[in-house]
Amino acid sequence: MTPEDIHPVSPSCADCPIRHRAVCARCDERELGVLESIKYYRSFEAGQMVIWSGDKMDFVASVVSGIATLTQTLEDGRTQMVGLLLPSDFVGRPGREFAPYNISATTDLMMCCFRKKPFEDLMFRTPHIAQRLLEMTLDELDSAREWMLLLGRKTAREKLASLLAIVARRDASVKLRATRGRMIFDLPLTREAMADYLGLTLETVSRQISAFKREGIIELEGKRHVTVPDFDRLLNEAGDDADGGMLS
Amino acid sequence: MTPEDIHPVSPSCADCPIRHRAVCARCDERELGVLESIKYYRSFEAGQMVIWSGDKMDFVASVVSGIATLTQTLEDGRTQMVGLLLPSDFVGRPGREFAPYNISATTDLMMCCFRKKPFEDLMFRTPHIAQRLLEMTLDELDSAREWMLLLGRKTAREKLASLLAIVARRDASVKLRATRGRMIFDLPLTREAMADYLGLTLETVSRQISAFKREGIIELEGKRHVTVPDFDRLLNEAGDDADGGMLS
DNA sequence: GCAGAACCTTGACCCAAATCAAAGAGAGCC
DNA sequence: GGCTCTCTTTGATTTGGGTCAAGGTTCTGC
Repeated sequence: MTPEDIHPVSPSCADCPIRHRAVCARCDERELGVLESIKYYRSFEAGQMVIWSGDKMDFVASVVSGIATLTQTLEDGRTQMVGLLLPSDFVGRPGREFAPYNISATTDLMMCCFRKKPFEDLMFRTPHIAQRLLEMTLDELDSAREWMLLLGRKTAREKLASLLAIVARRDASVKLRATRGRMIFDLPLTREAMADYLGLTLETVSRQISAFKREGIIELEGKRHVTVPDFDRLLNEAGDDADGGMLS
Repeated sequence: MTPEDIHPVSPSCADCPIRHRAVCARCDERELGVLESIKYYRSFEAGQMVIWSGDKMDFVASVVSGIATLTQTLEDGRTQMVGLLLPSDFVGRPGREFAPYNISATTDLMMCCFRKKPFEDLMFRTPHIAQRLLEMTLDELDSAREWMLLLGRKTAREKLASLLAIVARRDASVKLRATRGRMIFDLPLTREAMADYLGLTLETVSRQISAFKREGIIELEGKRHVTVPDFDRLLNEAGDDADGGMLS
């Protein structure tokens, strides 16, 4: 995935961390100049830690390529994923000095970072950027709360179906989406990472995937390449009424 | 609880929905005047719905007294609480037209509301208000994610201990807090509401409370009045390392 | 092409919490 | 005082998903 795919609207703002046309389009030359001057790239290998919970975090960033996860752990090692960052997602918290969760790369990862202090200064001077950040944070809050419903009340089967639906919606290549409900994509997570996201064990994840395969709800090629022949049927298994957006 | 308890710093700003001294103190006369001109009070009886998920929500508000909850439901009726609003908590989403969850009063409830459109206008013109809103939203996001850890990975016992700890921290009357780890408070929720918050059934909640009582971790007078003789001992049961802030 | 390491699947068994059921405890009301 | 309604407790039973264990698949590096 290239920067153009991520920021389709405004090539002059290809690395703008505020991933939204309304804002990119509204950034003036001076603002873009500031962003340009404070940005730098960092890449990570699969499995590498981007930052530990509690560490000082002096940047905000957009994911350019690869997958990152946010996780929290209990001291005995039980871990719960609390966020999944796909390309074009934003991470970082203006006004916060320390990272509140572990951020790690689950695949090779490229991030476009911006130094936090000057970014905050720009934000504080630039109302539409602050507004956009508020909106993004509200989106994340909605997702987190929808995930609370999943964690607290859904069965293992429903959890799996929900996760597959989210990944499909985010990842399925556009051309294949057109074909009447058929979706093809690669799972970006190991069984263990899925389990940590869903509040299950990896064995249960594996069993549910096998069940979906057995029932023809999904087709698997290798361990990661998934075909969903009928997306509506998958959605039916997810348990929530109607659409239920859930991104990020 | 009086407005003075809620907004201890700035009596002239007693109804400011941005519950933070730094912001109240920074509101100038004109801003306070705007807030004053767009505010109104609404009261609800215990059990009453404040707003249904999906309905148009044309106000933002502070809880003045009583308890409100945010809940989400699956279409078969399983429900999950995703937020608990105690006095001084803020609810509402600048920039969003529709309520994303059910908001209901679990006790008699008084809210101080502000019409949304003029509130947004004020926010867009007033950088420190937008910043404060962003900060509050980030706090809520952190709480939501901490709750995800609870829902996904904690045992029933740990869940109950965590909930008691949160309510104790928020509600325990200040004088009693001084007494070496001893805390006294009233549970603001029915067993069923606790269950919805914790992703459990009400029977399990009841059993865990009985267990804590039997072991002397809490003392109960009636069904709601709780004494925690040793707060650290309760915290030990909650499973999370060290402090783990978790508010609203 | 082989060895080792990750990662994944499947089976057998178990247990924490759900479900089903019944009875107790208050609170409000006549 | 007794009646009803809601909330809560407790017991008996069931079950979904966890745990433990044993192999199976890929992938990587040599």
